[in-house]
Amino acid sequence: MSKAAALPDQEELMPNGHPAFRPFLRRLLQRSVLNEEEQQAILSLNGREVEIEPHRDIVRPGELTDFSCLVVSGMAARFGQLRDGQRQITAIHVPGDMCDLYSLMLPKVEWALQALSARLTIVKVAHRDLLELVRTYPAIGEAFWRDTTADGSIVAQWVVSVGRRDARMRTAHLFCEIGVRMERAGLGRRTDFDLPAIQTQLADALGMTPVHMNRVIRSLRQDGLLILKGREVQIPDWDALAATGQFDGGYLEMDMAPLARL
Amino acid sequence: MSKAAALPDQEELMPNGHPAFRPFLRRLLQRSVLNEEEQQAILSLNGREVEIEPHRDIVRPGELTDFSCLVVSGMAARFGQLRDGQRQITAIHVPGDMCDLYSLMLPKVEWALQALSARLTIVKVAHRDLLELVRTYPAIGEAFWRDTTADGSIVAQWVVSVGRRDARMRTAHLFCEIGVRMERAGLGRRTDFDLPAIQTQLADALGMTPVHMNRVIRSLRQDGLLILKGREVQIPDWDALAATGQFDGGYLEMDMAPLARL
DNA sequence: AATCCGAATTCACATATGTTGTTTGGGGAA
DNA sequence: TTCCCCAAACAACATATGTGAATTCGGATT
Repeated sequence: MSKAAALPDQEELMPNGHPAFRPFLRRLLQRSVLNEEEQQAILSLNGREVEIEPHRDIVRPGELTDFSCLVVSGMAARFGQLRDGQRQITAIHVPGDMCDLYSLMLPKVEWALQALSARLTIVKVAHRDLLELVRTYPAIGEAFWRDTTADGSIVAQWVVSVGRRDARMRTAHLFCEIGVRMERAGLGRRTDFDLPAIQTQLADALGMTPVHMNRVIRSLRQDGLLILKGREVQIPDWDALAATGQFDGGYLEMDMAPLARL
Repeated sequence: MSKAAALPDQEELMPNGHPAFRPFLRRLLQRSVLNEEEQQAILSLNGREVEIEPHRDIVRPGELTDFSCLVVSGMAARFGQLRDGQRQITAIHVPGDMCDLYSLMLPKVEWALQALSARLTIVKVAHRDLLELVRTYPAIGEAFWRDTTADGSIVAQWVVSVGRRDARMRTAHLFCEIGVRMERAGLGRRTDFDLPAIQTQLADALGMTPVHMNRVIRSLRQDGLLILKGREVQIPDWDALAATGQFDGGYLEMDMAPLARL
């Protein structure tokens, strides 16, 4: 299935698979069991590496997509939009995430996908290749399915946040979530990581106005719960922040242990 | 794979599959292509029919489940809860929905599932049977995956609603969503259906207080956008309600057409 | 018919968050 | 360096929604 030989009009093709699939595999293995052959099959996947400019849609709602996006560096966000232009981010993707993996099953995409950070590099992976992979190795199919399900779990948690937590709690919760996800992705510690997003974007994620976002962040900072230097986030007292956010990472840490019996 | 013969200690087992799987199959076929054999395999599934009392958890967060639930009649809701008892419903399931299908991939469940209506009957289907089905017929696996993905799309839409729509718009949007889903499930017209939920529960779904829910419903009613008699919902002017809710059913109507090429 | 009980309705008031606009700050470009 | 621009910080005011009651309604039960 791997398009091993270099194809004419696709630069960036690596003969032995694009290296960005290594963190992706790492992520899959946190939740699923894959044998050597299956792992190799994933590592030999390929795709077109693309640099995305800020505010440029990677996919636009209503389109029919034929690829998914593996985040290499930077962050991407999925969001919905009202007619008056208000945005609501429904998912944030960190490096190693295959965003839009769900589009493999529903190629008619309903959500825009954009760069969250100033600089974002992704690898576009053809649905054709992914489907072939899934159909050749059913275990990979289940791993993918499990992964999209875990993403769904995060979204459900966002509904709870936006619906029932006040702004302060919501904010604390988001920082905790991203911290844990960054740590699990091997991109820093949960108490110390980079978050390439401006306050307006955080506000879009949390369903509030930029002004209020600023108020809340300032207040968290004054209470010593958060330290922000540029894009660097530091959490001096994890437990305290987790408490203010009523954060319970259970929904993020679903590991493969309980799945062994399958 | 079908446990065709009656097993000793399981009442309610139907020799040719439980009839409740017919609407479930109908639903799957709206989005996926399944051949005769695969359809038959689903129809010959079995499970334990159970009557759920109101306010009794079907599954509790933190548990390890070994079954999914097919809604036969009534409605079920998934929700998260804060420490102070505040609830946020993240999904509403109508008859024909296999709720908790996602637990097939993530059996460590993070969300409570309860009856929304006073009377709820479900069929508990063993994960063992579902997994066997999925592994025997990969197309069924993809259909299931696609279905959980579509559910995820609904949840994402809820994030947008709760995050960026005001109470009135949110409410209009929810009534439209449920209308379309009921219609697609063959349970009435989108402008005329039964909604067995009290205002407090709707408030839990929309992230507001029961008092405010009541205000909004009253206002929609006064504007002639909504008629409620007991549990019966009537929408006299669909377009007007859809306009107030900025409702676009695209995310619900994902049909199999674009999937033919797969 | 009388009773009852949960749900719906309504009111008065409190407050979190939105809105509008100005000011400050810091990093990149010339 | 100086300028420029976007983001952050801050303030004053507006309003949607929350809070905590009391009252009415309607369907079940007796």
